[in-house]
Amino acid sequence: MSKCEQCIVKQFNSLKSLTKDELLRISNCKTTKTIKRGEVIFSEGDKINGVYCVKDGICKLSKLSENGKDQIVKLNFKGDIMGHRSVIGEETSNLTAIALNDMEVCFIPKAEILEDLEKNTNFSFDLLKQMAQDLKDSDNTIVNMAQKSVRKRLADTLLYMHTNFGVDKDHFLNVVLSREDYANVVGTATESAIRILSQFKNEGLISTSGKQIKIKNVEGLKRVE
Amino acid sequence: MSKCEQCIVKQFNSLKSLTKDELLRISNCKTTKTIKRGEVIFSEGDKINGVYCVKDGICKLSKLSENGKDQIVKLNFKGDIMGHRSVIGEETSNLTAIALNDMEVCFIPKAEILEDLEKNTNFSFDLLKQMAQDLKDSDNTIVNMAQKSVRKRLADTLLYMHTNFGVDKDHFLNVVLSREDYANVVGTATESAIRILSQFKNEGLISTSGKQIKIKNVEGLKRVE
DNA sequence: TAAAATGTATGATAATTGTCATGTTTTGGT
DNA sequence: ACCAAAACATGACAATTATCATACATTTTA
Repeated sequence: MSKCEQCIVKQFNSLKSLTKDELLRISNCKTTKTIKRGEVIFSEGDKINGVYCVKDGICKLSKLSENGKDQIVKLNFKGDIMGHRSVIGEETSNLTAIALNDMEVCFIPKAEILEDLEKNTNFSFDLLKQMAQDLKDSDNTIVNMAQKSVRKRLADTLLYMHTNFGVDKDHFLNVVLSREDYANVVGTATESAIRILSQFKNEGLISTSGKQIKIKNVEGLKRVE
Repeated sequence: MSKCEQCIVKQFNSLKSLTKDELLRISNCKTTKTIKRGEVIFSEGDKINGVYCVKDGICKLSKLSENGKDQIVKLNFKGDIMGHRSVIGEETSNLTAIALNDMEVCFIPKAEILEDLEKNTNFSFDLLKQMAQDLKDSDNTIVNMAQKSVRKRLADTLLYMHTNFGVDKDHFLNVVLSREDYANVVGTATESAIRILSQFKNEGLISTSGKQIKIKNVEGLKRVE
């Protein structure tokens, strides 16, 4: 079993503020899970008994809307913590987490996290910082959803994938989303997402090969309104 | 100057977890401000040197979108805390706060809040809880923005105003928003908001008198799709 | 109190987005 | 390798929403 003390992933999140002893304790009670593409990590309404730390891979966090569609609220990847909100608020999960590619995540039981939150001020303050940032991101997402066109939001999403997850040797986006996932990120009908991707293709902004997408003109995508 | 120890407003927020001594200290350094309708409490980009606790009145928190429109992200009222995110994250404000009616707010300097966050675990944990709840609310807002029609969002907003702020003796909504504000909450053009309100009027769901709005059929509004 | 500015209202029209239908391509499991 | 299921693609059309123009009402200010 790998050791938290040496895990580079923790650099990216609040766990970096834990002391060596605390990390050692957590290391001994955590479980590392391998999760296959498409697998559900937890579902909306689940009681979550701990916190997940994403070590590798990417997952989508979604919420079922009244109209029966899933809205993808966030993509989580290396270093992201999940489930802390449920642990802190003693509530069931508000979101569903599903792996977009093969993942490795560590699960830390609730009691351990709560103990550290109580005893280590740096840790809880770091988490406060993280959540303040998350709230800022959420506000910005709300503004984008409310004020920008579907076309613009889709262009932004492609650029987001590009800058955050990069491209493979053939310049295709590393992370492959289905057209339906793109629609669910943007908040539109699947057909609309497909149609707009076709437009982007015709306009030379992107090219595709199956589900794979290659961004050919970053500046052009940025200019989309 | 009123005393925090006896302030009922703190019941509604994280400040309830402060000890008597801590409240006394804060009481001695806080400033109480009276704010007139329309007045700006702080603006996007401002450096915020403390936390605001809303004692009375209501304000809108908005963010300027690239298209030049303000998106109202949240309405804050009695018991709500503002500015904590900027204090925690040491960043300038992401939002603008403007009073919708006459308000009374208390301003607590940054240093005091940070000191309490460091020394009082209950306080920081309560704030974590509050922010977890805020994140949940934000997620739900994102889903609503992405998946619901403007008509539905406007109906929801009216119901929100009704349940949260109540009505006056003539059954008009206590809080009076301009049509533009309604549009900016919902994320639509002012004309669209006006048009839909006219529809609601024709359908007997609401009635109006000037800017004032009276909800005549709660169930009907709930049924709006 | 008159004039100006702002807010509300509505029509006409265009642009965007959603829905339904249908066909093709890709994928996954035996 | 084959078949069924899922995902992708596109046309036709409907519904929703935005934009522009204009008029009326109300509030503010000189």
